[in-house]
Formats: sequence, C-alpha cells, structure tokens
Amino acid sequence: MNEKKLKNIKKGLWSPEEDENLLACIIRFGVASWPSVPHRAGLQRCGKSCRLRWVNHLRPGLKRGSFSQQEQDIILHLHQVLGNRWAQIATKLPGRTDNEIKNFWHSCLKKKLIKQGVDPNTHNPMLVPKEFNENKTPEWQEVFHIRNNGRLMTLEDYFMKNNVFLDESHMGINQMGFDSNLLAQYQQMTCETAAPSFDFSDTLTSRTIMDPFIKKEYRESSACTNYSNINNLPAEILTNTTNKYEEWNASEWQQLQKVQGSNAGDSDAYQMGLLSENFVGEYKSVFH
DNA sequence: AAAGAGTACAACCGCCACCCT
DNA sequence: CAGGGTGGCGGTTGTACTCTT
Repeated sequence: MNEKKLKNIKKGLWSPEEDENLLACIIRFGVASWPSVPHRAGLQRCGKSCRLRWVNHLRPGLKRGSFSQQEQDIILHLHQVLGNRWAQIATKLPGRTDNEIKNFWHSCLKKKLIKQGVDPNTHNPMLVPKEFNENKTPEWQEVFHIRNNGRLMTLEDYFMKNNVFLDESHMGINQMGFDSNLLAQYQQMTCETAAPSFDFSDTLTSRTIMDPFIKKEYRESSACTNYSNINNLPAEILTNTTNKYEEWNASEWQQLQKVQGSNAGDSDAYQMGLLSENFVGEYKSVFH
C-alpha cells in the first residue's frame, strides 16, 4: 500500500550500504512486517525486495560457493521426485536458497543431464537424441499441430520442449514431414528405451503401446504381470481395448480435423503426433 | 584490443493461498 | 462472503563478468 505511493522505488542490485541498513533494521526490529521494513531501514525499496534480499543473501547460515557433488546428487534426486519445487528441495539442503538451487539447475545441472542424454524434465533417457536442423525444414514447422494438454502447439515446439529431436532424414518426406516409414523408424527407436520385448512391427501392438486408454486397461488387468508381449494378452482384453482405442482414435482425429481443417495431414502424420504426445508423457507411468 | 556471445547469478514479476477485517 | 494485504513460490528477465573470435 505504502509502496505503491512511493514514486522512487529503487530497483536493481543492492549496494553494500543498503545491505548494511537492511541488516541493522532487521537486527533491531525483526521481520514481523516486510512492508514496514523499507521505511524503518531508510531504504527506497519495496518490502518484497527487502525480503528477497534478506532471504537470499543476508540471513545467517547461508552457504556460499559452489555446490558439492553430494549437494548436486541430492538436487538431482529431489528434482526427479519433486520436479521444479525449488522451495521444497531447498529445505533438504541447509544453507542453500531456492533461488540459488533454481539458478544452479538452469545454468548447470540441466545442461549436464542433456549432455548425458537424459531428459531433464522426466529424468528418462531422451528418445531420439539426434541433431535437429530447423533450417532444412521450414514448411513443417507451421503446418502440423498436435494437442498438448488442450493447447495447440507445433510439433516442433513439442519435440523441443520434450528434448526429442529428429534428424534431417526424418523430415521433408511429404507436406507434413512424416510418412509411415518415419513412424516405423520412430517406433523402433522408442522401442529401444521402452520395452524391448514388445513387437513394434505389429500395428496393434504399437498402437496399444501408444494409446493411453489401452495402456490403462493393460495396466489394471492382471495380464500386466503375466504377459510381456501384448500379443499374448487374453483375447477378451485385446478386443475390448482395441475397440476402445478405435473409438478414442476416431474422436481425436475428428477433433484435430475440426481445428486444422485440411491442414490436419494424413493418418500417419496424425499417428506420429499421437505417438509423440502419448509416449513421451505416459510411458513412465506404465512401464516404471 | 574490442566487440559479440555465452554464462552465472541476482532480482523482478505475476500469481496464488492465506489471513484479517 | 468479499476484498485487500501479505508472504511465498516459480518463471523470467536483467546484469555483470568471462570467454571467444
């Protein structure tokens, strides 16, 4: 409230004098109310800025310097479990702040994982870690969209976001950039990191792996532990799940056509979209 | 030596949950 | 219950420094 009335709120880096004033103020008055701190400390800063400075730099017990290997291991482990919940991660690393850990993640750990071929979002191996040359594929970037949590995005963006890269041999095959050959190749590649015992050359099997509804059925059925190959599933489950898949697939395809019109592409392109969309996000929950 | 690119870290912004009136 | 104030959080941007050409 008072902060909004102040016309000359200072921003940017803190000077040693400002730090000194803030520290003295907090020692004397405590931190019961941050909005009152700037006035008490004689600072042209907002309370929020004072709080941040205190929490990240001035409060006692903060560690400085580079992260030890042990700390790095803890961050990696916790990030795998908690995701980007930096504040929660910070509670397990005494003397480190959430901001510090977040910065370290973005500037160092994330890159390290990518270098090792590990997807920093999922901590799984990246599916197709090949170099992507966007200059050679201008047309497909704008043409084909897939659904991603209800939002439209280009397939390229989706792949980039999920650290899935295709090399140039997989592009420019047709207007959409995909054909059935590509799909088959992609299935083979993903198979390596997925479940080698499945036969991906079989259409039904590959679709079964792709489709979340069928995966759910499969996961919940007793067959899950007894059959490593979906082709060996009891006929009843197979028929049931296949029907559900066809139903779901038709409805998804209609939706895509509604949005994309004639740009929706051919069926193989659509299958490619489904494969990437479903496989990347849901693989882990089924097979791990 | 200088300019541009890259990197690491600090700080800001917007959002949300909670509390109080 | 509504609305404003506040603290906390995560994403993003800004900035200073280093490296490369």
